Amino acid sequence: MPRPRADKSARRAELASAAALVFAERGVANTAVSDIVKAAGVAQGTFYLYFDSKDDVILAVVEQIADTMIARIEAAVDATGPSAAEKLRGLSDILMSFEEDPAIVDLAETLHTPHNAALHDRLEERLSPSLVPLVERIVAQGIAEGAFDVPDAHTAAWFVLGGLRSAELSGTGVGDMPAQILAVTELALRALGYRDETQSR
Amino acid sequence: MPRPRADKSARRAELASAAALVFAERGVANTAVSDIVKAAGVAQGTFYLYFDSKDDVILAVVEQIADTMIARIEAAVDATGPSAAEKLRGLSDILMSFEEDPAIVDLAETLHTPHNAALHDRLEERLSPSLVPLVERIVAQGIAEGAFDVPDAHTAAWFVLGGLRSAELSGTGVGDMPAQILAVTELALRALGYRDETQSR
Amino acid sequence: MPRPRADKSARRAELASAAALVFAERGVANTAVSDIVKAAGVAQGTFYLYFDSKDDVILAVVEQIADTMIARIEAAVDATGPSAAEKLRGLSDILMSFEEDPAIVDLAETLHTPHNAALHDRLEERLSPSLVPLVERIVAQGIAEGAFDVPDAHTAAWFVLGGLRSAELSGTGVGDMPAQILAVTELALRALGYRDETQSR
Amino acid sequence: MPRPRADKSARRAELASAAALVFAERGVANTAVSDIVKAAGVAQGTFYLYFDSKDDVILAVVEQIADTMIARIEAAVDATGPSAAEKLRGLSDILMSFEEDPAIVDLAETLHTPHNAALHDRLEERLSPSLVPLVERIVAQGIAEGAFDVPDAHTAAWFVLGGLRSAELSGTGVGDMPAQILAVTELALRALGYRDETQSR
DNA sequence: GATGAATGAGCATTCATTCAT
DNA sequence: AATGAATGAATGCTCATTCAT
Repeated sequence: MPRPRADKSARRAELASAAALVFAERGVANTAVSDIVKAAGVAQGTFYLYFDSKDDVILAVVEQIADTMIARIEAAVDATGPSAAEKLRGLSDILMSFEEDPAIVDLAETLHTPHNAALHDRLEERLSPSLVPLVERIVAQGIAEGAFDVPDAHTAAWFVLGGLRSAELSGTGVGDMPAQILAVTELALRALGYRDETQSR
Repeated sequence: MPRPRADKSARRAELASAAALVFAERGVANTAVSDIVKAAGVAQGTFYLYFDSKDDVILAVVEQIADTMIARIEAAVDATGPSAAEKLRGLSDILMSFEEDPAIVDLAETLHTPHNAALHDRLEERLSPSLVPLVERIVAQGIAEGAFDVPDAHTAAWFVLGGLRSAELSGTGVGDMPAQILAVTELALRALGYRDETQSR
Repeated sequence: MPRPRADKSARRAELASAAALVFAERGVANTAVSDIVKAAGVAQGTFYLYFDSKDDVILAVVEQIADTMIARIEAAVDATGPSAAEKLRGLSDILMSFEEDPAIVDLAETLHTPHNAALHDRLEERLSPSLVPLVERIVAQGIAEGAFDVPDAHTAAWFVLGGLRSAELSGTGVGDMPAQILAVTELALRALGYRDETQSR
Repeated sequence: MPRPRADKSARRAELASAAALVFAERGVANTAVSDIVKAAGVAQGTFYLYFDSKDDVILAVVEQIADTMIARIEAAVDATGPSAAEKLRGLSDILMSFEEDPAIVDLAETLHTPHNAALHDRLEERLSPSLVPLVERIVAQGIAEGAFDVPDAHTAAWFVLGGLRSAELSGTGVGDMPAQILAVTELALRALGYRDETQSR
């Protein structure tokens, strides 16, 4: 009853996706490898053909999500045309709304439940090193444009990112998210010493 | 060899402290109840006299730490005399340096290792709801003093807190912490629309 | 449903005995820890209260058997009265007949089946270091009595022991054991240069 | 990448040799079929084209070694010219020194480590039935020559063989092997009632 | 013949929890 | 209150074997 399948990395991705789903439902710690293989419809042994261990699949799931997020943000940051301020606004949009990509939403929704803390934390760890340089680039652009004014772009990037991200948790409900985002982004711009040319005159 | 002890809650606290130590050393997930009782010098069964489950002790540890932190910060915030800006500076000092309380330092040091992510996350969850109102109070005071200027104190509190906390992780090494703190605090003040009366004139 | 039991080492011995029985039946490699605990009537976890691992219980079983054998042989060798030749004859008796101790017989019978090779080998390893000195003592006594004549007692002990033991396997059936033993012992005595005072005259 | 090869039995031998090497390194029990095929450079399925099971290859390895040993000894025993005593001396030489055939030496070296006990034991089992008749032939020749004197050649053969073999393990180090061999062989000759015609007169 | 992906039963070990003493 | 022996379900992982290609 073996069913040979597609190329190795595609299969690995399939399994990781199945794992992501189960992780979202039951939490990482409460998910047994047997749960994952059941969800993926493969035998227990097959799992170990593609992952060295349970930890390995956790990492793979995190990478899968992080890569998607980073790719999207990178595209926004690297766009030519928008000003630094506009890009920052775009960034916070992306950061706080993953509601479009159905592949991630399942996880994102449950990422904040207590029992998924581990996954959430690993995601942050993976994300930050990639995100900070992106924000730094925005800050640098802003400085070049004369719109931002900070002594140290690196520290500023950390601060702004942290602030933006903490807004994830601040909203009381879900409905007032957009307003929240706007407010937070304006705070971030202020921290960066933003001086809107059109308004300040 | 039963060793009759002090009142129930004192014993509970003792056990929680022992647990905190072991958690710091081995990580929460890798710590068995048997490790905790060994460290505490009591029998396995005794543990369940004071805690309903392993999860229960995790919560207790988190509470213990959080309570200590909050108490200290509360004292700083409630002081009369210092201006809002000064209090904010004091807050970031406290937030980033736990090096004085030896009871916490062990944990704090290892809280950022990957395998303690769970504990760290729970601590954040517990801390934020308590911390945000405190920061809000500072912001409110600042507004009253005419030094701060933000439309929504609550959102501002979240943002500032998030930014401050993300600085925990930003520093390259350990030595440049003080400078880091200063820089970040100034960014926070800027986000709050800080206008230093003495300097701005 | 816990049933507290006798002192620790007694319990350990009980479990080892149960293990010995199952090992004899199914072979060491084909015996799962679950088989042992089933035979012993305890829970799986209980096993690990008394043994560190499956290997640990194998060793314990071997030790249990070896200790019994060695004790019996030691008693025979240390007896005062019998001549060296008589002791050697007694030794081969003991070596080849364990049919009296019902605790061992079960194992001894099946120790030579192919799938118990591992256990048999470990037993030999454990036995030889203890047995050789005993035989050496007999040889030394014989030399002192003027009945034996060998250049090196140590080598002679090894040789005689090896020869005696290989007779375990030589017999065609079981019935002719006694004759076999006699014949082999006489060969051993010859190898030791035995000179029977009464007969040689 | 199919690699068409020579006739079936040659391929089988190749695989068995590869297995022998891995067995020597990791021990039989710790060797997976996957280890063998990796070492042989073939696919997992190919293994089952030449062996029915893992046990089958173990047997094949043992046979391969045993056959080599027996062939060599047989040649020595069947030689015409040497006396029985000389042949016995030759036998013990061969038994204790496999250092010339590099194909076997790897295994022989590690055959005595605890985790290769299983293989060692199976080898003995396979060897003894073939070896005993050979030794019996030597003994018979010796009796015919009037040099040996034993009532039962069969039993004597077992005894001598057992004694010789136990010397494998007796030597303290490695350097004194030759002397060891000599001493043991003389003991064997004595057991056989050897009467050197040239010396005894 | 050869391949190697897939299988899934099997296993050693851990550990939170209970409860008779 | 305190003990710690006993529990047994749960889990991550291995590996001999099969079979579609």
